[in-house]
Amino acid sequence: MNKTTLFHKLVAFTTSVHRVTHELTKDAKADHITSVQYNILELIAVSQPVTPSQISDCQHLSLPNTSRELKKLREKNLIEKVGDPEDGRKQHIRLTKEGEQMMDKSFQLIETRFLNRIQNASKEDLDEIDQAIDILQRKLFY
Amino acid sequence: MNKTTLFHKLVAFTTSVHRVTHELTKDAKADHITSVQYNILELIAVSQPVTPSQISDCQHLSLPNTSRELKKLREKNLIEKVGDPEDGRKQHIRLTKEGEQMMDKSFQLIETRFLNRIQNASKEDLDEIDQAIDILQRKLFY
DNA sequence: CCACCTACTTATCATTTGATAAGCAAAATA
DNA sequence: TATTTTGCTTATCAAATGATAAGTAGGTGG
Repeated sequence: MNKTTLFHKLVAFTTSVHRVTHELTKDAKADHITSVQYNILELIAVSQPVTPSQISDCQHLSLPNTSRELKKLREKNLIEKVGDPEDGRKQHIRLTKEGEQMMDKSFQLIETRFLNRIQNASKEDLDEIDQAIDILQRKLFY
Repeated sequence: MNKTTLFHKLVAFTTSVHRVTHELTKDAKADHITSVQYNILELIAVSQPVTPSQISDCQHLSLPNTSRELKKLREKNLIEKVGDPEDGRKQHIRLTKEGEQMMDKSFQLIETRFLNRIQNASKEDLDEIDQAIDILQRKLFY
């Protein structure tokens, strides 16, 4: 296996992943939030509670801009902010009930589309997919 | 293999793919072009020649906005436009010499980072990665 | 030939996003 | 205790992006 050949394969592969991700997630976000806001909500949903700094790091967004978007999300009642009792500078962000519901709805739509995509896969196919993901996760996308 | 479990795994996986893609490609684009423009150039580089309509479809960009960005890229001498001899409405877009050079430079940087990432992988690892990509490409990200 | 459709362009406007400066309070450090 | 650093916020400006209307020229089918 030539490494440069593998690289070209990787390029094609990541392109496919991006394309399929887009197909699965398109229109999954409510109209009243922007893409950046949706990405932030996704991050919070998966790993709440998070601090603005963590969001800033993960989303490659400056802290001022992160702060601005979080403020907008708070005004929409999708997230809430709790001060850290140990460190008065830190803030912990989590979804509100309303935010949870909104994200649940999005995730469900995405999952439905995913299930639809693999509906014809056999049990063996699913096992293969599962193992392939493990390998790539461990050896390439760590 | 439970399908919902697999779905959660896929979510984590695509997140990793996006993160690593970002690591490999960050700052790969020249400063004087925007991300949207870079993505367009990448598409052209990989599948030239392409028509504005094709670019519009693949990049999920309206035709007017595609046209605007292509105009900017033409003004920067990175792409050129050739009319279709059979259908006077169509345009074929390809990279100029300068555009090719720019994209080559980007791709080389990305490849270097990729090689660096897999430098410790054994021959067996590479074969496994190769096969795993094939499986996912065929059964999930088609 | 005429109406309609396709491929693309130009123009314009609102919104989103990115970048930067300045400020504040809490915590760490000297 | 004075100074610096950290975590976050507010404000402001420029640039990028998205959406839409309107126009041109070439093609297609009646």
